[in-house]
Amino acid sequence: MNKRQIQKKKTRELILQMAKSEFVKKGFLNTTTSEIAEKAGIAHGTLFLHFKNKDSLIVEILDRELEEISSIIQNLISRAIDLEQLLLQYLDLLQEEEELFVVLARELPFYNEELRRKILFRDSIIRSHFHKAIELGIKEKRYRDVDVTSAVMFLFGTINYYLSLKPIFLKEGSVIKKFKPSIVKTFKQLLISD
Amino acid sequence: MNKRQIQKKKTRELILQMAKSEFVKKGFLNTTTSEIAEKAGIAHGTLFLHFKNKDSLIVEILDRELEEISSIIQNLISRAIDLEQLLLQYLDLLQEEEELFVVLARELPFYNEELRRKILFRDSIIRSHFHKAIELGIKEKRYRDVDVTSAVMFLFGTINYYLSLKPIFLKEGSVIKKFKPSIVKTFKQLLISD
DNA sequence: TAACTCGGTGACTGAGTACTCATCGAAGGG
DNA sequence: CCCTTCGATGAGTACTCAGTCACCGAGTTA
Repeated sequence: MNKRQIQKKKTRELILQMAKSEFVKKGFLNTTTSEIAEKAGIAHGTLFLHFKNKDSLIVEILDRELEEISSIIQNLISRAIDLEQLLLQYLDLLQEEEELFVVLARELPFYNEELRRKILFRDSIIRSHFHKAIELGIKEKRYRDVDVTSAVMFLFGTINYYLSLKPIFLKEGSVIKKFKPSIVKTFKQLLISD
Repeated sequence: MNKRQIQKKKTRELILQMAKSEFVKKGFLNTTTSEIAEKAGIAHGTLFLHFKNKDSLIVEILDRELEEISSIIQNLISRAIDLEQLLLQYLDLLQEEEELFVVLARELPFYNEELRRKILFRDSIIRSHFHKAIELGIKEKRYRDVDVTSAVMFLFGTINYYLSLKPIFLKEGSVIKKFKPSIVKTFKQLLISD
């Protein structure tokens, strides 16, 4: 790579980096392309040399993030731990990138078809692992005979709810951290008879 | 009232009516004041003679709606039916005004402090009734010894999730209607041991 | 009937925002 | 060393909105 190519790549990475940090802070919908350019210390127009439009910038950032998180989850699952451990570690993961997931939980319904589909596709993979783990538990008589799909919806719906309304549940800190014990406990109660 | 006053009131009601129908169709955030004016067959500026700004129009509409729904719920509760009946009837109510609740579920995190507080205040009243009903059930040994607050969050979180992502769960029709049986069944399973 | 009141009008303003393009100047190539 | 290439620039464009204001004319009052 010559100087030009190196500089071009550097600028592109800088945009992605600054865009992510702004998106996470203020949401995708409320971040302007000018702000990103300013934070990255480049001209507004430069952003559009590197990305066709604001949407494709969002798509690239989310693709990267979700790809990474997906692979971590795949790892967790392949280590064949039990459902409770899986849930705990999944919640740890959400907690680590909580700001991002808060934005996703809130804004997902407003994204365009393509972006929503991508996000929900990743989501559905994760969901399916929980689904299988619960099914297995039922087969082995460790869990009660619940409607698995519905149980998974309860779990993901509740987590999503806490994330999207985070500021209502606490002034500062992590919602996931705060409610992790009660989420895990209640979900276990749903699956296990006393 | 003379002709002027009558006409003024008529115009105001027309605005409220058209605004509600547009809001329910497209969401509060995505409805413009010009669209409302157009639908109501009045000039754009006229809207601002009747309402200080767009926000106060939203507040008035939601206040009316939530007031009505709250009172219906209060009625249900005062008739001291059991929790399952309460839940079923609550879901019926959501189903009747589903379009409105879909918009609320999606947009709530984006409303200003005042509006969010108002909506959540009404919500918390409803929630508290479920809370009490569950607590009573636990006391009377009809329900398992669950974390009541957490159980209520599971219920409301899940319902909210179905509402906010409605188009993902079905092409047309009512999400609440479709998932009512599984929501009720799974929530009962959480509370009752087999 | 003349003067006044006031609800309604709609062109206009100003703020915001995604995206463009003529131009620049440093890097690369012959 | 000069000409070309191309990443970067930032003023400018086009558009969307909420909200304003000078003016109008039907209704009310004296």
